[in-house]
Amino acid sequence: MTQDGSPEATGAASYDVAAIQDKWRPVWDKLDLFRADDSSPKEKRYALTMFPYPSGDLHMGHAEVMALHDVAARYWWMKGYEVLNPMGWDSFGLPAENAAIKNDEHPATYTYGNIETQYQSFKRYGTSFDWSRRFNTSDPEYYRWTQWLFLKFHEKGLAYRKRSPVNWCPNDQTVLANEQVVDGACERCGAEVTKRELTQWYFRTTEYAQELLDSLDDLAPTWPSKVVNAQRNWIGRSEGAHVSFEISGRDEPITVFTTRPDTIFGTTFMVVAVDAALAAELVTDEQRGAFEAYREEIRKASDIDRLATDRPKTGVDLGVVATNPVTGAQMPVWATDYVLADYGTGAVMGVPGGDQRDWEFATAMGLPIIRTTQTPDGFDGEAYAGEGATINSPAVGVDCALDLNGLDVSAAKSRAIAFLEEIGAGTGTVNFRLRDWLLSRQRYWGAPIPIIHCPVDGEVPVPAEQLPVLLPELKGADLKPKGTSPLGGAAEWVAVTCPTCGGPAERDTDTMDTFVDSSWYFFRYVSPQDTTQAFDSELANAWGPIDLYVGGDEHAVLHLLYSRFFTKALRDMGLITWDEPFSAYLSQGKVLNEGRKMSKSLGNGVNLGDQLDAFGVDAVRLTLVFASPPEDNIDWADVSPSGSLRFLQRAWRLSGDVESAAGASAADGDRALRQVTHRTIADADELVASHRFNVMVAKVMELVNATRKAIDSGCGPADPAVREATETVAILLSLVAPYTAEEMWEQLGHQPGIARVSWPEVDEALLVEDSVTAVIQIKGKVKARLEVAPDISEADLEAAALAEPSIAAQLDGQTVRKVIVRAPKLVNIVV
RNA sequence: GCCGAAGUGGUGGAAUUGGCAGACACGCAGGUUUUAGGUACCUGUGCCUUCGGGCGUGGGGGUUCAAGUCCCCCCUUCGGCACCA
Repeated sequence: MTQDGSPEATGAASYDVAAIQDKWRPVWDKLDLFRADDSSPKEKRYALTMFPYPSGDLHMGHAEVMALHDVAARYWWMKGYEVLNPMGWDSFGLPAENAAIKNDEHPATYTYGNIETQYQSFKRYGTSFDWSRRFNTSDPEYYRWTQWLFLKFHEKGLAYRKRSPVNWCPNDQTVLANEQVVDGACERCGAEVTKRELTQWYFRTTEYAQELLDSLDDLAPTWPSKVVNAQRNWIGRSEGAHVSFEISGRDEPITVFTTRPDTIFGTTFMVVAVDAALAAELVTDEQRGAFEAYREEIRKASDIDRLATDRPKTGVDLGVVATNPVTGAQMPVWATDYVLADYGTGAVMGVPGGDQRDWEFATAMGLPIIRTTQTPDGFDGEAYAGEGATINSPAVGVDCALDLNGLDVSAAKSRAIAFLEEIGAGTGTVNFRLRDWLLSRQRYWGAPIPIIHCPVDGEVPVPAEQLPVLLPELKGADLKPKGTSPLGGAAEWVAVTCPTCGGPAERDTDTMDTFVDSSWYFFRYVSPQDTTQAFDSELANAWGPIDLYVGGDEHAVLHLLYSRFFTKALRDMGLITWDEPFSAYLSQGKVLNEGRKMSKSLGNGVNLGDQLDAFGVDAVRLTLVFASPPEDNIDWADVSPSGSLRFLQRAWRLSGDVESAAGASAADGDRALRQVTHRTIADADELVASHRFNVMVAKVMELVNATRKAIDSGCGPADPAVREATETVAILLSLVAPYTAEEMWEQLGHQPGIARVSWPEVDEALLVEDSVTAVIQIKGKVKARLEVAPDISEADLEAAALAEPSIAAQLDGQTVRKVIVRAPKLVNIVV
């Protein structure tokens, strides 16, 4: 880029980006600057950024997250912490498998090839990872422990198998967890998800629903509100009651869940989800034909259709009669598709006066409507679900042991629950939207579920000493999705002897969701080579929890929720002492191009390698860090890597201009420049600590500008303050632009390894300004400025302000009513 | 519908406890160099102006000596959830 010699105009040696990168990369490798020492007496910090999936090379998104994360990690080293900043690969998953089918090879070929490519790119990118701790989740030494953890969960009853309707992706030919279905479509490939009734493995995430929700309050100050909010919505806690209704011709009552037990007097019918087993069980013989026809019709409708909220309400009378436990009123029981089989109990009490859906259903079916909450003046039509006095509970003239009339909604709720509990017809309860995590997958490239199915002994865990259960060697066409796991095709692999009875048995042929792999990888980094355990608990407690986790918020309710669940479960198994995995979470925005997500189909992709070739690593990193606050999106069309490069060259030029000797004391140097330098150090410290990296860069730019001015038209290049300022620039810049900083550091006469020098000390005396600009306002408008001593008294400042000629002139003929003085910065004169 | 976040120049964005709005950049304009060129350097750049000044942080009100910042109402955009009872 400088072969035509542009910087020669300045008379300095050239700033050759490529040469600088080539020069320092091998030096850094040799110096091994970022190896975390378990036994260091220093305070420990654990910095983590989401490990990549090895599909192709690193892209702009990776570049951004790594640049941001690296600022924080390098800062901690400089601040004197012992830092664990590991990296590895989330290397099980579908893209490798699909590539293997296409190219008739083993998924490992694609996976490990891409890992090597990405590793080389990481090295080029100059990130401060401790590569000695590197591992891949598809390594048998890793998935051995994924399997071991599964068995621990199984032992504790947190992993179980059940038959249930599940989400099925017809394209990927596997089941999906609830979290992997977005708007009725597969989160990975976008295909419309259908339902299947299958027996699958689940993790009991609901066991921790309340705690997962509660600890969000502790995370709220250090996590983005966006993510906290998304998790709260996902867990979806609602308070209410279970209420039991006796059913004609049936011994067992039906229990419904409601958040409005106060509206029990308004119940005029009951509805059961048409696809729930309960509906088929209840229906009378006379109604069975109509019911089955209706159920068939609903089954044909896709989930996407069912999601539409403006569908007309439909249903079939099941022919049985339910009895209101409070009033004794008899009511019909209907089957409908507007009630969800897998939420609550799959049955609902129909209160058309208080619930809009019930209102629509009652209107469509000609069922009676009773209001139980006083509606506001002017309210008409529709159900009313707002606040108001309870009415018709019971109706005028009716005698009932429970009387809610006149109570407000919340008082009526507690009263109703207390009464239901008293008569044994209900209990106050909490219901969650969160479902258990379906972890089985019918695909090859994942960790096999370490269970053996024995006709005699049932589900038998693979004994720990037989782990890992290695994947059978399959490739190409053997991996083609066929609706059941490809592992089932490896007959020799499937057939085993039962560990308990020694008889013939079969291996479980499903693999685990790859989110299982990534739910515990941050534990493994503390002892990645340990062959005796998943991780060393003592080291995990020493390093963890993670002090800062940087990643994208596409994982707001996937990886982040699963990892939180794992952490709590492992804590309860006594393997760690912490409650939450990520003390602070920084969610980085996306890199867009021209307002849109980069994608092949839009043809607007920006290739990271091309950008690095054109502008160099430092300029690309600087651009990404400076463009916006970390959590905001960056539009590559709005930013200027060439501007970043220009700035880096300006900064670099300073180190060539410095004329004082290395080690020269700055004490007698130019005071004005020293003040800027020390102010910058103090500001940068605070800004990095609070993740305002873009502003930190701006402050360094200001210091560069001030230093340039000092050299050209101020104290001159020989003043030691110029050296101090330039060394400060190099150190602060090393957080973002390590190559340029290292080059400057060498030019300044220091040994390589700027990344490990200490954060500069701030001389507090230099933070005190020599003079302050006081603003003089009349009625809140700025009218004049005055240079004053920082310790000026209020009286002196007021006198000086009133004596200021331009102020005196404007006050002429006006009555001064009040003077507000905030020494030394402000005087406001009210006239 | 419910929950949450955010609206500041032509653009990205600063302004942490109410106290100089627009730092730092990008872009643009003009200029510099024994002048091709720029990814070099310098200067200017919120809007209006009768050159006194006036206006200005999505809109409208309010509190205050003083509001981008606090309070109320509204609008818009983005994110999460959504026939969740």
